[in-house]
Amino acid sequence: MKPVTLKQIAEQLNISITTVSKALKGYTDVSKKTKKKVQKLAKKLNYVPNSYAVNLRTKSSKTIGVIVPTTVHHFFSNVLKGIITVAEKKGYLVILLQSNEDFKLEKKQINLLLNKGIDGILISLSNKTNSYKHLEKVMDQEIPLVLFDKITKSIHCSKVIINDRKASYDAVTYLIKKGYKRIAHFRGDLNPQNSIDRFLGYKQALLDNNITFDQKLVYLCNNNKDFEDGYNNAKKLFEEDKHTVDAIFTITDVVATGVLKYLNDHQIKIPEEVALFGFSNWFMSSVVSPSISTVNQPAEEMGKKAVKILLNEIKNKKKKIAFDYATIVLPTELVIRESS
Amino acid sequence: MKPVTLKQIAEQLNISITTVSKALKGYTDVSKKTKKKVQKLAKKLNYVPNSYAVNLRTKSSKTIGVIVPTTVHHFFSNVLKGIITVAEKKGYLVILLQSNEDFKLEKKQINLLLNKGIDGILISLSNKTNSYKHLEKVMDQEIPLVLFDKITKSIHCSKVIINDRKASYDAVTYLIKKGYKRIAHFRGDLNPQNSIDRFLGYKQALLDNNITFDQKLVYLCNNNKDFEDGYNNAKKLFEEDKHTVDAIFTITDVVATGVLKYLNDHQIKIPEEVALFGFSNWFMSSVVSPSISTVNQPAEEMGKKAVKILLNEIKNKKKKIAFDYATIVLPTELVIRESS
DNA sequence: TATTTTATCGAAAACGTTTTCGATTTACCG
DNA sequence: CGGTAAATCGAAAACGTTTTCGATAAAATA
Repeated sequence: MKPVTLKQIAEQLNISITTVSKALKGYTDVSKKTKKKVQKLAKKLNYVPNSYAVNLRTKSSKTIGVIVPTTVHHFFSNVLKGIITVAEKKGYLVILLQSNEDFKLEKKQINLLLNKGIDGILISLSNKTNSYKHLEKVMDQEIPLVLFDKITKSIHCSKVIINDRKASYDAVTYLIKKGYKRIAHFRGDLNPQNSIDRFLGYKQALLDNNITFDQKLVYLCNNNKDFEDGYNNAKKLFEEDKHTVDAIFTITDVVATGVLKYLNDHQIKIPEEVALFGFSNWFMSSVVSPSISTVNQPAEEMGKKAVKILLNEIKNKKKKIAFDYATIVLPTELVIRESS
Repeated sequence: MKPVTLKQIAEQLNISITTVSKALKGYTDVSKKTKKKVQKLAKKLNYVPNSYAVNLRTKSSKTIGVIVPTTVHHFFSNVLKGIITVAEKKGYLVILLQSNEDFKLEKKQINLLLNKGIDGILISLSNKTNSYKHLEKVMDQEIPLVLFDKITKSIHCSKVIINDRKASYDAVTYLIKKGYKRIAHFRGDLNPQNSIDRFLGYKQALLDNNITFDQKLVYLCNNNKDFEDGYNNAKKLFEEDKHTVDAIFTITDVVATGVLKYLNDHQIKIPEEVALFGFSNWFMSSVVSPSISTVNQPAEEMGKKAVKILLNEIKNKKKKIAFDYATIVLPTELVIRESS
């Protein structure tokens, strides 16, 4: 039982394929009568256009590619949700790939997508990405590209981000105003712009409040296991630093949760002995004891915005309308809870 | 800068398109010399086959569709990870859709995928799915279909599941052996087979141990917000039941975490006053205080297995080899922690 | 009636690939 | 040297659609 084609409809009605095609697509040079006839038969025979043929003819597939470092993460899950929802609503399907924080894999996946003939690409870079040739290739082929969250400034294209530096600055400033003086930072990997920015925001907040920055209070989380990174760094910190620290600001809520686990396990009181501040507003951070202060980062919104921009660029490109690249900065806010 | 085509290579070398195509695909009726020539030029010109044309010609797209109730869930994230990893390794890309536990949307998405011309479909049904015409349609069109986790028995196709009933039975039996006698169950939605099976396992375990089943101890979680369901049901339970219950077995770790929150908030000691048993082995359940006993459910493995079966069916179908539908039951095990 | 306008249709090319099948050439063997 | 076998190539059809452009017929205008 093969799918019905235009040809079969044409033959049954004794008209040309051309007319059938036009009738179904609402061309004006087909009489109302034949239009009706065609539409009726098409419906009866359950005609659906062959996408492969349509793609070939129109040189577009109504499909976009998305690459994220990992799908197993509350933040990216939520971004993804936003992306898929909006894309589907606008008639696009989403091909999903995960780079696993692997730069080589990311490059390969970009090529996969390019070869597949997707209409646009949405990507959040891996932590290990330190060259951008693969993205330039996308731009060279004039495939619309939008970066989100983990971006690079070195590629001229649209981006959707938050102001990590400011958010981080605000969080640390809040801690300082609350009276905390010796604030550690559990930072993210060295490459990603947002990890850098959050670190810089932290540093700036210290400086602006006359607290000398101490590199020894900065711990690195780069094992792709946020929770354990948090736990282990907390352990290291308290063994090395002998409890002089009075607050910890982490790159991520999951890291913060790891810290919390260590503190709870060792009966270190939060926030009396040590305050804790996370980042992302993962729902669990509102639920653990004590609940963790954090920065709300609009994940789903970010996905929605990114895909909207992308689809818009795809549309403009098809219509050959010139357009500028946008950099959207989504608002964040502090969410203060028991841990600070 | 248009992409290079076979035609252009053919013209530059003064040979036919046919020969170029064959040379690149390793046909034996092309001389070594011309093969080399063609491959060299193809590489130089950066030739990549036009997928749209290949799809049309070969009637396959090397793409599979995946529908999950939601992407924002540790279990499905992990299944997805498994699916994408294996699919990519075998040269397939994955189109992802989420039904949002909405039956209507699920039906629409099945049609979307069918019309798009994917080579196969992987689906975990929504909680609201109570008719299977849309799946029959897939089977009628002879598109390989594999159900996983949230399945239905009424469609004759391959499935990848766990033995929910047995896993649940084992968990509850364990609680009973430990001396717990009045065990509540926070069950999942009424439709899904696995929610039913876990409930039945619970019931059976009680009966087999001469504990009379009490419908009043069964609470429903069906608001798509597991954590809150857990919290609220715990609240209801303790207000209605006045602390006669000594253990709670929940459909999900997230629900269990909600219960835990309530118990901790109200200084109800776990497991001294009430034991707690979850399901799924979410990493957080090992990390909260007290850590929660649970059933380990191999999510990533399930994704991998499901896609392997699907790709195999796709291959067999193409080669017109007959095959049987498989129902794979993945092993689970109890993970005993502090909460019981 | 002659001419122009409008409405309606279809032939054909194009998208880029794959594959069948026949043609031609070369090598081989007796 | 005649004949068969093997090696090498390409013409052409096919996949199913979209769209341009010209053709025809009907209606409108003068």
